[in-house]
Amino acid sequence: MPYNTNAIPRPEEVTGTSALPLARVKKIIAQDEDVAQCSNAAAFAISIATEEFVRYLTEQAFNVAKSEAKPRRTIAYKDVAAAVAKFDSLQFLSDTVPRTVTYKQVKEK
Amino acid sequence: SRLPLPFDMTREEPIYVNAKQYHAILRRRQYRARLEAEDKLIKDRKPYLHESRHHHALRRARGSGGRFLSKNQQESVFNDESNVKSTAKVSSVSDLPN
Amino acid sequence: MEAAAAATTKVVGEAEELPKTIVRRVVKEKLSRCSDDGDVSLHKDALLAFSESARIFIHYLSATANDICKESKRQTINADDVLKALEEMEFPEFISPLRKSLDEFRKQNAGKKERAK
DNA sequence: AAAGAGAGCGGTGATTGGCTTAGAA
DNA sequence: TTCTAAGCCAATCACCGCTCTCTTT
Repeated sequence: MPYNTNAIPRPEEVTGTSALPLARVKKIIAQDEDVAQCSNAAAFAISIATEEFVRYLTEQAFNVAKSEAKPRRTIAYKDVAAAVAKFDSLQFLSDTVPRTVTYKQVKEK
Repeated sequence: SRLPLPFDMTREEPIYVNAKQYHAILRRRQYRARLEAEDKLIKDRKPYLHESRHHHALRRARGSGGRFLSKNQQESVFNDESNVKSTAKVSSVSDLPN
Repeated sequence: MEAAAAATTKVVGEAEELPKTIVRRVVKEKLSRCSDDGDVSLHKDALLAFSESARIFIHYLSATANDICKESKRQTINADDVLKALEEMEFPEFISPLRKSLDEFRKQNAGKKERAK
């Protein structure tokens, strides 16, 4: 092994395991009373899809920060909010990550 | 913009499911997901779904690490423990009504 | 004054969230792949937004998959329900990589079952 | 006649909790 | 560092998918 291909920025590995804790994901799924049962494969699929979704949202937030007048190297809340506002497929987050946040909301967390 | 989605079957006419209806369903689902996020749809969750399975889990033989034990493993433990303590651990007849 | 009150255990259920360390790891990993030099940092509030968004996404995806499942008159959500849900939710680009992960997941599970014979 | 509803059945994997310790905080 | 909670194990049984009967069109 002449070169270290195992550098920290891991490429895209298909390990068959989820970065997110499967038990927690299953718990969140089970919060929905309408869900009777969920197969392990389905729970794993949701876990992987969520992982993928976080990467997608990250990339869009990064693009916002980068394409700013003065490109920033720190991702801020407003970048995520802007990304959410930009795409129709992210509309389901419009209440979760609103562009305008009241002072009170910021304070009480 | 696509997809046949058999939902409102009250129509007897040719079911050309349009994007409007399609997205209405999506909006409905988003709304529900959002409600859950706000913990408004989440009532008191049962700790378990089926009484019988809960009972089954409590009755099952476990190893010292709390893991479930298979039938063959149970017998091994029985033989091993039999001269140390008579009815110590891995018994299946010990408790619980119902 | 302790046994009588055991009738109703009303723990309202603490808003179940994902571990921040894990979400941060996934986000920062992606960021380092986006940026060509140096590392991009992540504001605390942004991390919170990512974490909450992930939680909502799980609810959204599982609720949609559950509807698809129920339409087929079944009680148990399966992997196909999830794949179809992603299609309907307009995230078709997740489907192909997810199929690969599922194959690996099933492969490992099949191996586990035989080892436990 | 075909199409649909529904009961019956064999095969099967989701459900399930106590303990350890990985790893989140 | 402290200490929470994820993962591990496999027997039962509710569920899936299928066939077969019976009703509706």
